[in-house]
Amino acid sequence: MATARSTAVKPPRAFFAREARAVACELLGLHLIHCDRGTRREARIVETEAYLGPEDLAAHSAGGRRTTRTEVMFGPAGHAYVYLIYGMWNCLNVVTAAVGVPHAVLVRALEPVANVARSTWGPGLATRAMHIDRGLNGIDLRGDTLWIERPAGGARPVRIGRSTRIGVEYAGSWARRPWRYFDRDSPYVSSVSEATRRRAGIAP
DNA sequence: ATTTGGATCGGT
DNA sequence: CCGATCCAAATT
Repeated sequence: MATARSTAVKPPRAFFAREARAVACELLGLHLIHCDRGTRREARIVETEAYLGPEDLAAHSAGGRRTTRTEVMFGPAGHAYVYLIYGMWNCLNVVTAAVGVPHAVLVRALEPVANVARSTWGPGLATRAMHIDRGLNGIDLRGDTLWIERPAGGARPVRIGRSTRIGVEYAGSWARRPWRYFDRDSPYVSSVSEATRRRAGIAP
């Protein structure tokens, strides 16, 4: 009998039920798949950011703010938190940590694998390319509509780069935490303007 | 009931 | 830097 090639596997719930920075690092290189009315869209995660409410003032759950929008962040890990930003962009997060601990990981950039029309340059375009919107808020990422898996054959090793998070200057000292993680070798990592880069203190 | 401003993006 | 575009949250 031929040796079985390793097949794709969905990480167990315990993978997600950890502190957000650990999950943010280890999501790099895993694949995101969306079965959208018969079309299977697949992309590799190459950039993430960790949000650690309630302490983290950059998180929507800062101060334990529990609202209609943030409710899913307080729920079980491995579910999707999708919200609309600036009236036109959807952002996808992976809920992490224990129930009641509102951590999440923002998926900031993806590398197309299958049925993804174009390169993606940031969290808003990533969801657009994957046809992900608020209708998927709260969905289980271990289900069969939108999920995360370790690709067949295993994810190749990732050289992880890190920087401060983008667009959270309002968060004071929390904005300086280096909780943005990316694949140093991927050309799909979101480009950041010089001005933003300087504001966020990101090395060129 | 009304106001505010945002975990973005692309064009100037 | 600026405008697009709209909703949830905060404020009155």
